Amino acid sequence: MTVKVFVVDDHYMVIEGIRALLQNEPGIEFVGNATNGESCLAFLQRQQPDLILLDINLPDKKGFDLCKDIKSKYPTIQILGLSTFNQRSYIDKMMENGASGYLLKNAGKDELLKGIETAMKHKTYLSHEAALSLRNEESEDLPVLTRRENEILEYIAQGLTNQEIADKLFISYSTVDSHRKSLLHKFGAKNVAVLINLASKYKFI
Amino acid sequence: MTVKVFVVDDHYMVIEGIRALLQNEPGIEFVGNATNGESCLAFLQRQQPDLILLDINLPDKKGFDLCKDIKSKYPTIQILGLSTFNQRSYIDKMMENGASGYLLKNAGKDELLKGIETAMKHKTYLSHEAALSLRNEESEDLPVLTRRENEILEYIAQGLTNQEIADKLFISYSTVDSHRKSLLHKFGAKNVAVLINLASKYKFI
DNA sequence: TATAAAATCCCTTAAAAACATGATTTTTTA
DNA sequence: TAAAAAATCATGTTTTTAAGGGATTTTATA
Repeated sequence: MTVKVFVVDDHYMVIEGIRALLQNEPGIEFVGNATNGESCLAFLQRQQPDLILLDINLPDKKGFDLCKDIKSKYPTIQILGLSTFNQRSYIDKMMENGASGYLLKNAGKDELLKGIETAMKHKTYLSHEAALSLRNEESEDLPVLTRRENEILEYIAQGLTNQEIADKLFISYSTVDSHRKSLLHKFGAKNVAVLINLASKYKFI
Repeated sequence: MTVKVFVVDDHYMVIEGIRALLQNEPGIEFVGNATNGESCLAFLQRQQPDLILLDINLPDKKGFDLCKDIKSKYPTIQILGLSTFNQRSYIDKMMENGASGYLLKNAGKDELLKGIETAMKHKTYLSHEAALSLRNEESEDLPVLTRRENEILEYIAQGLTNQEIADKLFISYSTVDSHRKSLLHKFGAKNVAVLINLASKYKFI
């Protein structure tokens, strides 16, 4: 049986790269590609592939959300996340939203084929480096944020003050301040500038 | 005469994409690739291509700096910047450091060939979207920072206070504060959180 | 060489963040 | 169901930022 593969990525060169890598592979058929979420969903209405390679950074929609959408409408389609970042929070989010695994764009042909094969067996596949980053020191000492911390981090990045956040969430100033403190502490940041810099760098926001 | 093309990019899929696009193109030979600055320079010691497609985000070195290095050692090699961001400051930096142009990774075969052709004629080539972004409203209203503002923005992102920056630059607190104010104003940011968020998003830092 | 732009400096006030230190209540999970 | 983790709240102090309103000196550049 031939595995029908569809690619969603806004970079034409990456699409071409994957197409080239999958060309002449027995058992795999490249059935098409999309460069944004909208055209991806439009394609799926007409035709369903077996597996989608889905970039996380799409122009019109976050890859995470698209992943969720696809999985809810077409639960049998396997999805492999695709991105340049081997960031724990990225990998986690992708898996939470129903992906079967995660490939980095610097993955080679072997990994790509292995990933497709593994996903089609309904097992989880992670890129070598992505898998490493889950055990890696550098990633390991990246903070793990709670639901509330993530929420408040987002508001801080938007420029809201503690009081404004407190009003918005119907909690006291003190509580927001506590969360802010723990954010600074978890990131090892001495002030909000460093906090936002790191959070942005590591794609928390 | 055949144009020898070398690709430097840390994403294997992009390299494969370019290789696939250039395959069977008369007059163009894909002579190799590197995934980091070091191996790129090592390659150049043995062999010089006519043109290098150079990614801006490299693991060991900033693409900008590598561009400068290559140009100073091998002035006859043409360089085309390669990145996913069509950000004015990126394009500017690349050109300042001696690049002949700039290609986005969502460029198609036509643009790629056009870019190579144009660069080999010692003319400037910009990706369609990159060229647009130089005239685009969205990019146009992105701030243009002065030397000092850039410098101080960097220190703010590192977490230094006005006083610490003042000490470091041997200027007064007031001066730093003025620059900080103009940064906030130029970015339309109400506080440093928004400032750093935007600056990071648009690759100023 | 005018003119504009950039960099420099100063003062004041109010708001917000950062730091310290502690505690209670909910929720999760082993 | 205990223990751990998360979320909640409080009080007080010090430091830093933000906003407002100037002004002078360098440095580019038309």
